[in-house]
Amino acid sequence: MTEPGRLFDLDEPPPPPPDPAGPAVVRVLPDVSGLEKEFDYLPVGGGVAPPVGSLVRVELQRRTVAGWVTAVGVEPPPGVALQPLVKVTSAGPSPELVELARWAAHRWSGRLAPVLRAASPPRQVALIPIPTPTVATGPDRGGPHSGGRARAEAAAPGAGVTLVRLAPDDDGLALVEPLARRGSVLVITPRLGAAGHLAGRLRRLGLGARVHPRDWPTAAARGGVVVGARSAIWARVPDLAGIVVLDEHDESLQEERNPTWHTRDVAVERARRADVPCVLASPCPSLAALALAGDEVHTPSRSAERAGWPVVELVDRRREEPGRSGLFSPRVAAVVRGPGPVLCVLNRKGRAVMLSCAVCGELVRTEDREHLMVEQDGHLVSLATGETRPLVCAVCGAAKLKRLRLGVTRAAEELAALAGEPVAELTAGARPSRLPARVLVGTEAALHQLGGVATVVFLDFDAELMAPRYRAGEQAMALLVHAARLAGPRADGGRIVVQTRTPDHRVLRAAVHADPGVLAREEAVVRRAMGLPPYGALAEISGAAAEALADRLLAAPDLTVMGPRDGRWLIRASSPDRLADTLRPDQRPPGRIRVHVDPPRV
DNA sequence: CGGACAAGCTGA
DNA sequence: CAGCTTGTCCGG
Repeated sequence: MTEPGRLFDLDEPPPPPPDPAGPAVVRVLPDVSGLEKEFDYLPVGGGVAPPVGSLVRVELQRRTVAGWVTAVGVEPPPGVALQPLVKVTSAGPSPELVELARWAAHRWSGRLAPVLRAASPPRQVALIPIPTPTVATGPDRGGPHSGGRARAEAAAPGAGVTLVRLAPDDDGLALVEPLARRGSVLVITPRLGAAGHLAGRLRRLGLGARVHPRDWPTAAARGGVVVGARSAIWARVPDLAGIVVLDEHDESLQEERNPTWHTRDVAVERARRADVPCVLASPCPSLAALALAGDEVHTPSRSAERAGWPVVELVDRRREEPGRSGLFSPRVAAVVRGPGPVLCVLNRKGRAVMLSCAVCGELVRTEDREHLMVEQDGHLVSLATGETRPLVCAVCGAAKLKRLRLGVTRAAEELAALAGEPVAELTAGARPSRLPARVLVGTEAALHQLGGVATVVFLDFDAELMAPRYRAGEQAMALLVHAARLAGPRADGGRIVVQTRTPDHRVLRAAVHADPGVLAREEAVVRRAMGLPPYGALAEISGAAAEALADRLLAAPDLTVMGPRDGRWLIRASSPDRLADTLRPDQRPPGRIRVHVDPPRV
């Protein structure tokens, strides 16, 4: 920045010659929701234009609003009298990040402003000069490398996407070290709490870690290892050397508000543009990551991976004597009386009442065994596929079916009776610092709240496996990974017990063998056959004019239009790019249309 | 988004 | 036809 009134000495470049056309025109995107248009202004006081990405305030219709500089030196439309910027508020995303944000807004068919907001500092930051590539002093690494620990995989990967499967007890720290020696590294974890812990461990390794967004100014000025939750993928750093996304399977890496950008995809694109490596890591790699990595995954040795998992034990509830319908199998009753602490998880996500055969105990499912069926007007019907059949078991032909119903509070009472001791009920939001009892019951949220549990029991895992969402399998696997971390490795007594009527399900086979690859291989076949992500792209459209758009897209040969269901249509395209192009705002029919690309539940 | 302005509706 | 609602357009 050139301070006004400052003298130039001979070593510095001469001041730019006065531009006969006047000062550079600055293009600004106002931070006003519902306004996706950029406007041109003159620099403050006719001086030097602020760099692209800067946060500014401008006058728009006699009001002062915030905005971002999106371009400098543009040709303003003819015949408009330009006003000067009111002021330059703060440094913002770098020019490259503004371009990346533009890409993301298009990819997820949303507005640019919310993405730029994620890429902007939490508070005002003095303007940073754009670093000159060759003279940069390099990132501050916070001291010499401690070097004591010999790690197996110390070599840093080359540019491109590398997918690494880790055992559940591996924190992935070893993936960061080699990249950190080359320059700035972004490390993404699903939750900010985990990011804080990770930053602490990195500091102990002698790597100066910064936490995003708290340390935004230091990271932008000096770089280093920047750790944070999903928005950290927008952290501004000089000299980017690589990106590591830990737990890339985790759903919280996707922004829930529109545009619903996903850290995984943004990371891959950012790394590609910077020509640096992008490492995706997870104990249960997503099919999306697998596709991004060209179907190649680095796995730990079979023995190391197995050792990182707890024992996963299945309790086949079909084998129990007919008529028994309690929540707890004899085996679970024994587990609860055994060594603790024990956490029993009751999944209440799938609200549909499940049916099972009263004779053979089999769950009532569709022909392909992928979806649950419910009773409707004296027939069985699948809400997912519409498939119907009479009220008979597809496995043994028996016509006697029974409802599987779960009492929530009753579970705690029954459990207390079984265990012969008080049982603590965990509700969402409660964050006990110590285990309130040896035996605990809770919903899935309890998994996130606790530590120090040796055994995790899933009382009703079938609701999870059979949930009518195309990613139900991956989500169920993620739940098991979470439980695996809570319970710890088998050598330390970690154990997961799963009550199920579908012990042959690919998710359960994968978990029992501590081999998530089993799930990925089989899931990929199903997903590919259906043209679902990552082998296709999905968007949900709704709103007053959604029908007009759906009708128009019906004619496109390479698109599938499904619905409407509750006033919403699903659009399936061959790729995210193709989808984004068809949903471009300037090609939509007039009227309100809400677009959700990659909707989290379908 | 929020303001400006035009066209449309209502009641006397 | 004043006074109000509703809709559409525009912003540098």
